[in-house]
Amino acid sequence: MKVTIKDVAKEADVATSTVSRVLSNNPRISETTRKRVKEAIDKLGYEPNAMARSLARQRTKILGIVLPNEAKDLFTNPFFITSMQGMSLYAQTKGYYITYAFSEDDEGELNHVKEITNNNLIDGVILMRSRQNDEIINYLQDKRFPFVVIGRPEDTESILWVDNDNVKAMYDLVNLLIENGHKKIGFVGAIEEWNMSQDRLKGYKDALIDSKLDYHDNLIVQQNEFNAKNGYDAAKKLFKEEGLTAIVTTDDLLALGVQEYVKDNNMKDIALIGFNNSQIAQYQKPSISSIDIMAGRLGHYAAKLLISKLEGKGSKRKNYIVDTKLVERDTFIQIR
Amino acid sequence: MKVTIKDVAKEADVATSTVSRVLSNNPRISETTRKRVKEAIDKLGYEPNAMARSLARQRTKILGIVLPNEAKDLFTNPFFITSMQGMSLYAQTKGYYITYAFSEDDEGELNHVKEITNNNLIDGVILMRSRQNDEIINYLQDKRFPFVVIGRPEDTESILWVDNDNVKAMYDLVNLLIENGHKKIGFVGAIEEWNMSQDRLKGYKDALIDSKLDYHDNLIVQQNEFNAKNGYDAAKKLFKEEGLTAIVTTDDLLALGVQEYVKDNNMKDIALIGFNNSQIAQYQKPSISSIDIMAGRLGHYAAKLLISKLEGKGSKRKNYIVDTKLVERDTFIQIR
DNA sequence: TTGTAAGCGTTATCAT
DNA sequence: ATGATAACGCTTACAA
Repeated sequence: MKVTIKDVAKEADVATSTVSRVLSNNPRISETTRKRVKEAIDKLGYEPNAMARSLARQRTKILGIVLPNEAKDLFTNPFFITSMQGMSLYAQTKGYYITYAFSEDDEGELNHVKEITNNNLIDGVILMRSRQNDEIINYLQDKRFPFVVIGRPEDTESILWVDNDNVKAMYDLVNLLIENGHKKIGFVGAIEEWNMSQDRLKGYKDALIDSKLDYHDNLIVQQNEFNAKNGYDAAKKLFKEEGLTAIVTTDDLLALGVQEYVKDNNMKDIALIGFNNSQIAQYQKPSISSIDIMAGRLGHYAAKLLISKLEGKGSKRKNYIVDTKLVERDTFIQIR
Repeated sequence: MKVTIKDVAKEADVATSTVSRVLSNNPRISETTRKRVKEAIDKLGYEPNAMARSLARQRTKILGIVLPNEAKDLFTNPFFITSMQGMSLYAQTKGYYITYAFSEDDEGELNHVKEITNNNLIDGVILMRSRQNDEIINYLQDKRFPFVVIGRPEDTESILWVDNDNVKAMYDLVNLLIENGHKKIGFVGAIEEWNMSQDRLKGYKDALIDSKLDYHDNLIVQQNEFNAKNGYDAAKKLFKEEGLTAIVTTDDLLALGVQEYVKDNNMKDIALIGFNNSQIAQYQKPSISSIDIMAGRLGHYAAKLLISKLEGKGSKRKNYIVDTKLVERDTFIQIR
């Protein structure tokens, strides 16, 4: 049979409440009994029952993460598993567990969230996506259930979130290219409606303007999806522009397509930078430079934000901005 | 305040035990009261408290999965997240939740397993790896704690496991190449000690022998790690052999390296097949054919096996073999 | 068929 | 500083 707090109490010849107190480091306990109890615990190999504890405390120390069901790249984009690791590592330091669940569709997803938030299984949820007018966000807000979202939500005030500074990421990148001698830089993005897309375009634009370089529509192509073909087609359009020496993209797949076009047309000295630092970029020849969005840190801070709220202590911080990192590879070309 | 079973009982004017019975579909309950209780449940929006239920039942319906901490390719190999999805989808159909945790090192990993198996948080564990003389496996066996492993363990008798038939996967592949006209086929593997490596080599060998084709050491290169450079070096050795028209590898990264060599030397009509169906293989030019190990199904059956054991019903099945699938791409060349 | 009440293993309140 | 004991919200004998 499992050893319970009663067994420990008996062994140490104290009441269960006393054992519970040493377990929670209650200060009002004498050194002698504390020691005696600890010995009993060690001797019996006692481990508190998580369920009983949760029931009594009315908190489970379990976080629920909901993975987006619609993400086509769930399996190929290391973002998800990497940020899951970031969450896990942080959560462990605070004694939290994490459950995850995939859903078949939006409805299943919402139902799952309803379930775990109503059956007291979890203390808070981590959303790995934010979209416009998100049903789940609305639901959680109505219910006043603690949650955090990775990605900037519409309502940035009352919600906990973590995200990259996409404006800055692209601004810095384009500036760096300019410093390296590039004067005409193309931009390839996809799905204009997304916050992320708009921010990255803004960063690009701001950098050009601040350097008093040409900024006009012929330098920009927006596609409807992140894939290689769209990258290829975009490159075809962009290179009609005379003197283009660099192209920035908002995803490695787009960059991949651009590279194919560059190769097909035997172009030289074209700088090319992708986003997300995926394995495909790394293993191309030449290898494609990319912006790492630091998924692990995003996960880390998401967990941190949520747990801080749950424990109701410390700063009332509502969000974290995680810095991106340029990974320079073969396609980071200096012109001069 | 949360609505509890008592509220429902009061609303339906019955005892809590009655509510509990309709919840668990106990047959000894009249249709009329069942209906009344269900109405009360709907009206109040009642959802049973998972913790209280677990405590009473002494089972949590939570599975714990332990990710290998040493896997370098954890983030780039879609295997992990894909099989996690397979588990999740199956587990949900049976009303189970899944927790996961990453560890910093072996010690942290073992400690985590000890923790969750001792604090009654989970009913069973899923191991995403098996290695020789595995501490965690030993621990779980000693403790008689239910678990399943993905990958064939040393002791295949007393342990639940799921795996591919690696002998068959490679045997079928090599046979197919032979049918397509290849007579001299090279093999590139890594980490010979692994069961997987040995099985795939055996499949290769058997196929050659069964077709009465040449099988000798010059056709085989074993490396110490799965990476592109090792693939490249292996190809350099293999192509000293006259008339080689195909190379099979045990990983896409090895295949990638082989392809680089093939390109560097302007070779034509070389069939090349990788393993794991990763994104890098798909996005090469030419795209590399690969064996998909069907990670989702591995996860699915792992969860199924474990849950069957936990519910103590149905077949006493101890393992599942999951079929692999060849994904033909550009590098699947027919000679005649 | 339904109700009563004793657990399940903790924590927390109230005494002492 | 420590001990009794009542929650926490459910399940499950045992009664009726």
